[in-house]
Amino acid sequence: MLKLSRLTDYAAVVMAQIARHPEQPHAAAELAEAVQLPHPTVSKTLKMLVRAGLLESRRGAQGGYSLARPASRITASDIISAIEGPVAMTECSQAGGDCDLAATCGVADNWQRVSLAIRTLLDSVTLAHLADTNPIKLPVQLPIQSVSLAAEA
Amino acid sequence: MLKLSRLTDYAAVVMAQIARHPEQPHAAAELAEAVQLPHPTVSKTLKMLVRAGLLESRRGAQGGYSLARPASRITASDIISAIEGPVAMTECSQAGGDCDLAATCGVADNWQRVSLAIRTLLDSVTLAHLADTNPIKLPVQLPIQSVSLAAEA
DNA sequence: TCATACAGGACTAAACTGGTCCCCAATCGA
DNA sequence: TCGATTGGGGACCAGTTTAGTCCTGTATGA
Repeated sequence: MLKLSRLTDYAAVVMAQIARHPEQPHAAAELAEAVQLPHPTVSKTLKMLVRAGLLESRRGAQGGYSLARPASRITASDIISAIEGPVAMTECSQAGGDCDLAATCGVADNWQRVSLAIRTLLDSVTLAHLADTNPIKLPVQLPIQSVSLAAEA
Repeated sequence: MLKLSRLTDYAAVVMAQIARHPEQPHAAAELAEAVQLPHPTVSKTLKMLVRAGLLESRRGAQGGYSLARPASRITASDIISAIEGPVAMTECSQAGGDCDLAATCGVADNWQRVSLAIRTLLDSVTLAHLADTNPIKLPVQLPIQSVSLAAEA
């Protein structure tokens, strides 16, 4: 499936919700209500996003969460790695991967290139894109035109 | 992490191994030995690949597994979906996805586009590429140059 | 000073994954 | 025709991960 975890999915939805009303801070309870998910779970997700530096929090009355920087400068990659750790398809495509089968494997190198291409793609999708309720329409071309599988420069 | 399951990883390694010697059939035991993985696990993986139509098997003495079609016509997508099911980042980016939060979600549509872009990318990587022990070198450009996030034609 | 709201972490239940094992069916060669 | 070889199918188990809950503490602001 190559699937995102459910938490990551929630994170994206919640972030998008905040991005659509970036002025005031949003309480966890309010967000949970808005996206129709259980409060404690949303809360947990929000904490992770804060720790990753994507959100800022303010305690106390009138507190809540707000974006740490403009939605156009938060990428899909950022959100995914905030919840799941670095984007990597295989153990060995992570920095410091420790696959002891590297010798017999023979595909590691090429998987890493594929991984890199996907990461590049996810880097080019911003929260602003995701939050846009008018889905990106046909003639629009995001800057993903040239993801090559060539070795990293 | 956006990680592949370990089984999928094995599948790729095993497929690559077969692709490098496509003439004769390969017994499960032999492949397990070659890639240094437990026999029953490799066997399980091979069965899945047969069921997905990527490998053909012959029983009996001198039997074994061989590619169902040339390595250049088997894609990374094929291998991944053989083991994990269709490539999709979220529940709702699958055909027939049944996310009851679609109404409040607001990002589904855009995730689907991202999913599609990744699928396109994985479609363009073939087993022949993966199996090549000389990693794809710099000036080589696979046909991934224009993955756009635009709606599907 | 009190209600609000986040912080941190312990804990649990359920699901998934990886891996093993066993018995059956097909094929080939002696 | 028999037996060795090799894949097919499925049951089963254990370890890990994931999702979700709950509780206690702490900062903020009216």
